[in-house]
Amino acid sequence: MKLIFAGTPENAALGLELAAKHHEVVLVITREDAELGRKRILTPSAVAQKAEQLGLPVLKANRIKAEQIDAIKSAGADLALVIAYGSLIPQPALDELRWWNIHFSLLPLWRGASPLQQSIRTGGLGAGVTLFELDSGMDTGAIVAQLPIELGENETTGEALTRFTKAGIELFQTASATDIPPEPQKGVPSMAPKITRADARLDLEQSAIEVHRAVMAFNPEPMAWVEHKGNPIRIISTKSLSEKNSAEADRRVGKVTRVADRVTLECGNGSLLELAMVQPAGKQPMSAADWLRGLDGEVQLA
RNA sequence: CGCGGGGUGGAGCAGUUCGGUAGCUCGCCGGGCUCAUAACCCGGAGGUCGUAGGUUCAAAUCCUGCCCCCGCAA
Repeated sequence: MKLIFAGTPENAALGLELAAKHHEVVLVITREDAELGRKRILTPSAVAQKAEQLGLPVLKANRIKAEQIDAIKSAGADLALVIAYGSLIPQPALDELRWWNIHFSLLPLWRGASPLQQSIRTGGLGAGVTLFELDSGMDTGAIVAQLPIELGENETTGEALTRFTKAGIELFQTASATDIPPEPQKGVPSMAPKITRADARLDLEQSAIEVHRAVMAFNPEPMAWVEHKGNPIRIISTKSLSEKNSAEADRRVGKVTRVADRVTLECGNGSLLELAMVQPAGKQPMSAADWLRGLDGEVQLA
């Protein structure tokens, strides 16, 4: 069918690529180029780049207004598919044709910008993809299809997002070939607000498993971090351990210890978390063992 | 010119303030000890100190230009 595709980040670009294999994409909508990095280089979104690579027409807009609606109208699409576009589609645009959205949780759980991150943080609650019909609300539309997905024990948001996107497109393929009427969302909704850098600061008082989930959830964006001697240090990956610091008198949250070739971080209640990869401010990512090697004395994170 | 950190054997770092023989913790190679080991002992290889120039008797260190990496912010 003739498809309008709207999306912005990396995984949406993957979605576009997959969708374009089966459908004629008549228009790609994505956010405007944004300044990126220290040098503030104006960079097209991942979706814009993919669209260009595929030779598809691109409409860059941060909001859908009258002008964009004209373009949408003249594209003559049968359906619009949205994956992480970055802003709500207003009612006048919704009136023009059917809009489907791929959302990375089992709605109505985790409505909002960070559904997958929330699923990971909660140990898998609401993990899955939902294909639903957009309405004017925030992820409130009627459900076309839904698929629960298991999360890997050490799976990061970035990794899962790729998997979930593929699953979402498959769901879309199946659903678009059949004609099942959408059903209103049922159950108690919950919100998944956008994650800030402040949110990504780890609370080491939490148990190791909770900290571990946060590390995975915040990877790759905005990346979990703590402080070491007043400077931020990113915690890129960890492994959850079942062991505890048995010496209760010796317990101190945030203490980093090297045991053989394992680097452990003490979290709440003496629970231990193995540090795998870290990245001190100003440095390249490195293994926790390497990081520790260059330091002397006791290492304390906060 | 948004703020800041950094580039030193394969890895992570110290040394730069106050120029004077290249250091630490590991890794690697060889040998030893051990039932064994992530332990210990002995020996060894490996570095144009990002790069170009300048100052100096002498530069990782001081001065200037350039390249590269990264954190914050956006």
